[in-house]
Amino acid sequence: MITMRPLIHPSIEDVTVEGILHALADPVRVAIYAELASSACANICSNFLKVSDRSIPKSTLSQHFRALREAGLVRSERRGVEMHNTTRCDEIEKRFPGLLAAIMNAHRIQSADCARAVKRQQAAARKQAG
Amino acid sequence: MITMRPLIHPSIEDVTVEGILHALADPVRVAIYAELASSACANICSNFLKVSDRSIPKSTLSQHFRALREAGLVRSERRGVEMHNTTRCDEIEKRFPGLLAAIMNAHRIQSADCARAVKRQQAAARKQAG
DNA sequence: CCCGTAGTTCGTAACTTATGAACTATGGAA
DNA sequence: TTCCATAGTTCATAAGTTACGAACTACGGG
Repeated sequence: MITMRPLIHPSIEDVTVEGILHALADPVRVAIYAELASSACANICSNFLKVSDRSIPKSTLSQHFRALREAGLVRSERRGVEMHNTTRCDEIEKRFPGLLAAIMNAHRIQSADCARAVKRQQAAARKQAG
Repeated sequence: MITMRPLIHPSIEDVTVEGILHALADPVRVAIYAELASSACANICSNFLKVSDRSIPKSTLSQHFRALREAGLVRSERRGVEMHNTTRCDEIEKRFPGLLAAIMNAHRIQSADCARAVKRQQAAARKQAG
């Protein structure tokens, strides 16, 4: 019987910029991180089996959470059968002031741009059709 | 005879946060980017055959420049036999305000921390030896 | 004690990255 | 011109990373 290895949470001094950037360079992971950061409450993994209309296999999801955890971005805690995840944004803000805010802000800008582009496309399609 | 493909520079609207984070998640690439950003003048690739005391094979270096270019972070221009590289930080600053500044700042903080750690280690080693 | 739910691990297939060898491109000297 | 040197690129492949299904662990509740 193979026992499960304990969850790894780097101490804040061991958190690296490269690690953070790499973790947040993945669209699924930023989406998860953004959701965790925006909802004040802790959030369980299985809430993310669907992310931006795409369904994620749970083994993949588990790896994504591991990546976020080991980059130092989230803290995961077992509570019964579930895992409660919270961001470590306060700690990271102390170590790298403004970093996460700038990244999340850039993401909001990009999503807004993208939404606009989709609307434009839809309008063009309607015009062509009608 | 296989002709060389032209250099690809995405237009600023096509630059993505993921792309930027991915490009800057690599230690060699941030080091290059930081150097390009700090020196006001354009800089040729072969200046970076050594990066933070590590020597980089030139094929690898070429790929790193391609990654920076295609992420929209730098603009490369052939001048005779050399390639002149400049950052596109003004454009990116307009699209994603504060993003690059925060990332580069975080990097400076991390490097400073690292330098301190090395000094501490050296001091400890001297103490043990003497 | 067994079952169901929530996550993890493992094996493997698919993708990415690093690098040496061979190439292109350009400028200058003979 | 032709040849050479220098600066980068491309290509093949080896090494590393990521995705995901199947089988597992862990916990809580009948």
